[in-house]
Formats: sequence, structure tokens, C-alpha cells
Amino acid sequence: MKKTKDENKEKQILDAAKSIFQSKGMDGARMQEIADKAGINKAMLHYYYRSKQLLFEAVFKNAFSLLAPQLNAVLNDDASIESKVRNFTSNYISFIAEHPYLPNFIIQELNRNPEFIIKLKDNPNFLNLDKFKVQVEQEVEKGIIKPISAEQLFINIMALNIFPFVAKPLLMAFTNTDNSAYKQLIEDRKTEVADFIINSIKHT
Amino acid sequence: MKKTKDENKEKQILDAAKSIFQSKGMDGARMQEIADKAGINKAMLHYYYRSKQLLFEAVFKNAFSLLAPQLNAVLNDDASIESKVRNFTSNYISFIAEHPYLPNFIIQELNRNPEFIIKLKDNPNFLNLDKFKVQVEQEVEKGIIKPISAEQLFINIMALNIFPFVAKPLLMAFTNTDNSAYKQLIEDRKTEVADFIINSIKHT
DNA sequence: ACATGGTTTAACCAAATGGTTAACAAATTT
DNA sequence: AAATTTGTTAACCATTTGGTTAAACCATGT
Repeated sequence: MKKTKDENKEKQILDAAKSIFQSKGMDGARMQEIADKAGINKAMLHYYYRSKQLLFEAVFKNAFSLLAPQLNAVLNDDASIESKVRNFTSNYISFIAEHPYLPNFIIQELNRNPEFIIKLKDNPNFLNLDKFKVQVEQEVEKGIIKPISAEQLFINIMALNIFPFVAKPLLMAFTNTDNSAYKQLIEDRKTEVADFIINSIKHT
Repeated sequence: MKKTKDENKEKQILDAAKSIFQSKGMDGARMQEIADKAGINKAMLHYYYRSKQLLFEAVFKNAFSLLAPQLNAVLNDDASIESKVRNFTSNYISFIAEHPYLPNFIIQELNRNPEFIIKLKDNPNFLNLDKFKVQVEQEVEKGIIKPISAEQLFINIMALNIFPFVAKPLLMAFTNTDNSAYKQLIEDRKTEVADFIINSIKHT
């Protein structure tokens, strides 16, 4: 029962790789460390995934495909902007709290290798702002929200939600909080951020 | 005239190191590459800065000491919150546009090595939120701005200003912009972000 | 001129690293 | 059950990498 064609082993390797790559990045990760974490021989890594690069890409795509659906929720949904902002903010913060390395990993590796995103954009269900854009324009026209471009609003939503995770060590130092106090700050943001955005854009 | 005690050489090395470290990070940087960029022998790096680690720390501290004064401007200044937000946003975006790798470098390396910030916090003129906190509380009490904690406001300001640089490749892909269009988006944010924040917090 | 002391270089080194190989073990096919 | 394919391992390999060394270089003080 040891040497069965193990659907699991592939996953097992991927999990170990994910953990190492996401905390140390492509350059900082060591194949030996991944092998150790997966509890297998280093040669096995190359047997299942031919090279470090390919293993990395598998991890990266996997990570990205976790993030994408979360973002699509803000965009391709028929609720009002306000309701979408509230839902997204709360959901997203919960989501990241369970995958703390995710945003930083993706951002970091995309900066290291910006051409990488080209491959991702080919994916047919890659994030698309078109619908969101129309909706923002409509609500602006109807006077529900103040004039703002969809792109800027989208960037603001992303920034307010993601940045506190990406810059955690820096912000912990600046706000002089320890881990648990910072966690509370983040928890508060589930409603705080939505209010901040709505306050800013809602017509009075 | 070649072999004089060259105050300059040290700087020359630091500049090369800065450029390599900031674009590739500690793990991705190679001593040889830094030497090449500085136009010197690899052994010289070790002559001036004993090790990669020390050279890196010199670069990091240097980078951080560029950033800090910018942030202090938001905090330890007597202008109103509104005026500070407007000034900071415009200034900071200009500043980063000239040091595009800076925020990402600092954030990335602090995530790689969170203990690193402890050394920085020892510095007596390390960023301190106390004054800002008092000011926010006062303006809230006077009814100038809506109730918000200084920490959350500070995080929001940081997020809205810094994130677009840190996540540039990701946001370029999502907003489907090329380099020059993205540059324009950023340029617009010099006033856009300030308005967004002020709209949100100013009492009507 | 030459001794001195900081500066610079080419050659070298040991450790680490991604990757390969060849042999072995366990399933699967025939 | 023999043959073949698939999974697994230890040992090995070439290259890269941070770092060292010993000798050369050169400006300056004596």
C-alpha cells in the first residue's frame, strides 16, 4: 500500500511547495526544504514537476485561481455598488485572514516577473472590469453615487482591503500594535472600510 | 588619481547595491551583479561592506530613511487634517514616482524578516502616531470630521497612496491599462485620493 | 628613493543548489 | 509469473555563490 499511483502525492508536494514558496518567494525557496516538508526525496519533486520553475508556476497559478473568484464577486454581480462594497470587504478580509501569505506572494512574484501576468490574462475568465464600469457610470448618472471613475474606485477598494495584509509588519510598527491588537484592527475593518468607501461616494 | 581614498567609491557601491537589491530583493540579488554594476571587482564589495548581509542592511536603512520623513509630514505638522491629507497625497505620489521600487522593497523585505523592524523602532525619530492621534480626536470632537480612529485613518491614507505602486502589475492587468495609461491613473490620484478621503471623513 | 598603509585585483575555495542517474521496488500488463 | 511500466531512493554532478587570500598597486610621508 505504499507505492500506489498516488493522486495524493502530487497534492502533497503542491501543498508543501505552496507553503515554502509563499513564505520565502521563488528565490528564497529551496527544493530540499520543499522535499523535506513534503516528506519525500528531492528527486521526487523533479519526477512530478520537472523543475523548480514549473513547480513554482503550478503553485502560483493555484494561488491566483483562489484569489480571482473573490474579486469577480465585486464585479459581476447585480447588487448595488453599496451592497457589493459591503459584501466584498467583509468577505475578502475573512478570506485573506485564512490565506495570509496569498496577496503578498502574488504581488511580489508579479513584480519580480511582470511578463507572468500575460499568461494569466489569456485565461477567458480573467477579471474584467467592463460590467463594473457600466454599473458605476449608471449609478453616477442616477445620482446614487458621486462622480468617480470605475478604475479609481476599484483601485481604492483593492487598496483598502489588501494593503493592511501586505504591509502588516510596517503598519504594526507604525501603529505600535502587537499581533493580537493588529488582528483586532483588521477585524474592525470588515465594516470600517465599507463605511469609509460608502461615505465617500454616496450622494447626500 | 585612481587610487585615492575615495569617499565616492562607497557611495558608488551603495548606489549599485540599491539598484540591484531594490529590483531583485535580498535573495534574488547577486554580489557579482552588484560589483558589475558598480564597475568594480567583487572583492571590493567585501572590502567596503564585509558581507552581503551588511551591504543589504546599509541599503535598507538608507531606503527607509528616505521614506520616513515623508510620513512624518502627515503626522507632525500643525495644519488641519484635511490640508495634511491633501498635501501628503500629492507629495507622496510625486515622491514615489521617482523611487518606484522603494515601497515594494521595504514591504517585501520586512515580510521576509519581520524582526528587522525592531532595530528600526529603536531609532528615536521613528514614526510616532501620538500627535496625529490627538489631532484626529480633537477634530472629531469639534465636529470637523466624522468619528474615525486615528489608526484606521492612517492605514487608509497609507493604503490608498502606496498600494497602487506596490501592486502595479496586478492593477495594470485588472484595469487593462498599459504603462502610460497607468501612469496617468496614478497622476490623477494626486487629487483623486485626497478628495476620496476628505469626502469620506469631513462632516457635512 | 623607499618604506608604509590603504586600495585593488585575479585566482581560489568550500558550501550550497538545482538537477540527473542508475539501480531498486512495487504495481500493472501480458 | 514474466515482462513492463511506474514510483522511489541514494549517490552523484556541474554550476553558482558568498567569501577569502596573497600578491600587486599606488599615493604619501620620511
